[in-house]
Amino acid sequence: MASFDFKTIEKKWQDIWQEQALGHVNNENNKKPKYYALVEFPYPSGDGLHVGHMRAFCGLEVLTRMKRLQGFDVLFPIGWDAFGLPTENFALKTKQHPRVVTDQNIANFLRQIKSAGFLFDYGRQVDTTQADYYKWTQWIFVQMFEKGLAYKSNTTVNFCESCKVVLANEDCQGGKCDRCGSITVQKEKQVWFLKIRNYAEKLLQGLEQLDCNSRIKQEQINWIGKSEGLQLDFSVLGNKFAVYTTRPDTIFGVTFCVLAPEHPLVQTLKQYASNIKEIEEYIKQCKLKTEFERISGTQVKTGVVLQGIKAVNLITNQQVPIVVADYVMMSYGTGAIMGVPAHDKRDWDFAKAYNLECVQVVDGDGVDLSQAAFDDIENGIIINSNFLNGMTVENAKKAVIDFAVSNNIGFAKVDYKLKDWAFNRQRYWGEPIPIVECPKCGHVALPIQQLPLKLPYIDDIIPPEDGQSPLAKLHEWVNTTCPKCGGKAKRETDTMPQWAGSSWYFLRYMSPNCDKSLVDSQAYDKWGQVDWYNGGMEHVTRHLIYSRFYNLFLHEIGVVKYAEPYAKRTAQGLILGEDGEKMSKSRGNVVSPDSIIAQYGADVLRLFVMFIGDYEKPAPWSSSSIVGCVRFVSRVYALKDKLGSGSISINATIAGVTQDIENLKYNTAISKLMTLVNEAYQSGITKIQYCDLLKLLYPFAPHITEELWQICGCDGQLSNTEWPQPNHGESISNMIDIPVQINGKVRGRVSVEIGSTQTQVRAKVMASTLSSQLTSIKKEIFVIDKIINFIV
RNA sequence: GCCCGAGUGGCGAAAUGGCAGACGCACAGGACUUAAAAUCCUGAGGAGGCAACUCCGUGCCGGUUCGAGUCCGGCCUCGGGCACCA
Repeated sequence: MASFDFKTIEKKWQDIWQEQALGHVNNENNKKPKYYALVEFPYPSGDGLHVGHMRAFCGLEVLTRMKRLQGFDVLFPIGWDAFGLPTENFALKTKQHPRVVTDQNIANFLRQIKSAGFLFDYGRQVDTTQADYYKWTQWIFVQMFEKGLAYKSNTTVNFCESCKVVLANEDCQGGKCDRCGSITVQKEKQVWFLKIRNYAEKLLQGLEQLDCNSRIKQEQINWIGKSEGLQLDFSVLGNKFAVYTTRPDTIFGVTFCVLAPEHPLVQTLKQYASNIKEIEEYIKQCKLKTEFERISGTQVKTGVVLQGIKAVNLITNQQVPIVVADYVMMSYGTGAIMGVPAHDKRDWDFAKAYNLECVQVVDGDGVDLSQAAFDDIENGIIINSNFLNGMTVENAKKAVIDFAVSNNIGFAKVDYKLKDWAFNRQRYWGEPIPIVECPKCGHVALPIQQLPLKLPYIDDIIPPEDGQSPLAKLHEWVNTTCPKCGGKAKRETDTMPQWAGSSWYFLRYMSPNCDKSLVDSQAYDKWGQVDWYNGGMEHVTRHLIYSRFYNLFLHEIGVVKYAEPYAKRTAQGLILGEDGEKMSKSRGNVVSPDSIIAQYGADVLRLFVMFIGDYEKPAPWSSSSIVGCVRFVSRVYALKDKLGSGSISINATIAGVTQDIENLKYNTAISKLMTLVNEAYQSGITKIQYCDLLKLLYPFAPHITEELWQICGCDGQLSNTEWPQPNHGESISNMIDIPVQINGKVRGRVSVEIGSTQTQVRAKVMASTLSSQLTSIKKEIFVIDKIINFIV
């Protein structure tokens, strides 16, 4: 299809770049300014890369190709996030060892990435499954353990019965397993947690430093879920229980209290209730429900009143009924709430269903208790509330908190939805947790001399039915000695979640072979923060939060200088299948880069994934539109025989393309180059201009531009030249066409000198044919170099 | 329910409040060719007119402005995130 042999050309330049180690950067050179560009390292699955990966990588590939020509010392690394369930499941299915599968997949990914001509620093590849890498993943865990940030606790956790693993909150959003999609259940288990919650506020504050779009910021803010309110005691039968509320101003509207079915106090209180059987039956029913049913069920509220028992509102001294209802979760707040049906939709639903009283305490415009009782009237005035009457909501909140504090029955509390990170998986293909359990000393971390704790190479990796890790079957490995007392002890047999290795990999790239520490301090001094991190939107509430948490911790213990790991974060849009649906094997709409490269070449693929649409928005693949890029490359190639004199200007293109690449506007950068080429066919192009064109196109289509640079007999190699500056060797036109409007509508245009005054432009207009329409001018609007508008 | 995005030709899409539809696909016409493909050139939002030109047009309804795809208010639709979070 193309007029040249792109296969030979692309192979030739890829070999040259590899031989020259063009993507290689060293830590010693400090003459040039540094630039650290990072793409999310891929999970090397058996399916290979799809064109979506290409788009994800290509954005920063284009940027870094430009940055190198601009004189930056560019770090642009790649690696492999290779532990995890998909590989393990694939290995089980095909009866291979995950190590073998992983190595095959990495080799295949590497082949694909190189065939696209990506200029990564291949000498810095990291692989999270290699012992010299996970040594430091384990080391970080040990540091957290020593600082009390890793703890084992017997709690209710999300569990996927199909994958046989405990899942973090982040891994089962919406009550479904992130890996297999089956509905998760709640199970009692011994689970390791990381206290990421301790960092909730820092994770929130750190977002202010992060340069990213509002969506990326907002999703993290929502996930952290900060709320400010009051934790307040109620009393019942000589006991106290605390509720958490963000609306203390509505305290006089409390008509009942709700305890979660799992609330420990329920076990005590039910003894005193006249309907103990009914309560026990209700709790039993709740346990049968899955988290999924509880959250997304019918939204019909169920519950049971503790008959004969009243709670005392310690602020109002009113007595209110207590109910047990599963619309209150044990896992948030205190597991107990005060019910204010007049000002909370859920309480309203429940009160209506159970005929509970409803008292309005905030007066607002148009409040209709029978219909919109649950509307929050944040700007209303407090009524029916004794000492709060007449206050604004804000003042009443403060007054109630003050009252609670001075009477020692409550305190202002900040709460977060973010939960501690459930950190172990009962599967083989992950980092072993470097902890032994000693009957005398309890949990003991392995000292650094014993790291890495290597993952035993075993053939039987089938997860046992008892919910244990396959490692539990290795008695020789499990039975060990306590590093502290030397007595008999057992190893922890669970492994870490896939997110562990990816939480700090950006640091390892700086000094991938350092065996003294996880990152060499001189290397860190050079590279510091990641300047620009691009990845998927789907990782914003997980990997991004996790890795920021890790970095905050490493900052705290003095390993890294910056609290925040990334200065700037962007997210590419998905490439959808040609049918407009998300690409997936089951839909059969996956496009492989291999076939596109074979048919059109890497340059065309790169151009097309950059041209397909707004980089941050999803775009459907189109097998017909790609020929536009094929033609474009061919036209650039054919132009080499048409060099001579020309009247085009390339200055605007140089400035525009440079700006567009820095602003994620790859599609318009390419369209500007296309426009320039079209003009060159019309008006001719000089060799100097053509060489600038090659430079501007080089980040997108490096192979063919290198070739053309050579064909044209230019000095050296294109990849070693400098990025073009506007105005060099070219006279700039000082004329500009500005539109002439009459009554706000464009009626013509005049050519004027840049910077012409209103008088000068008016004179031009009056000298044109438009003057006949301008007999009675009432008003004139003039914007320099932009427009002149006459109101007649 | 709450929080973000987004709605522009047949399609993918462009437009610091200043020529709407750049660029590309598909389409039509022409050149080249014995012919086709490829390539090159031209055309093209809709309606009307031989034409110069006129009117209408960026999801809907209002508003601000000399001027609105863009800003403001109110809706509708689609996509994404969170979610009995108290």
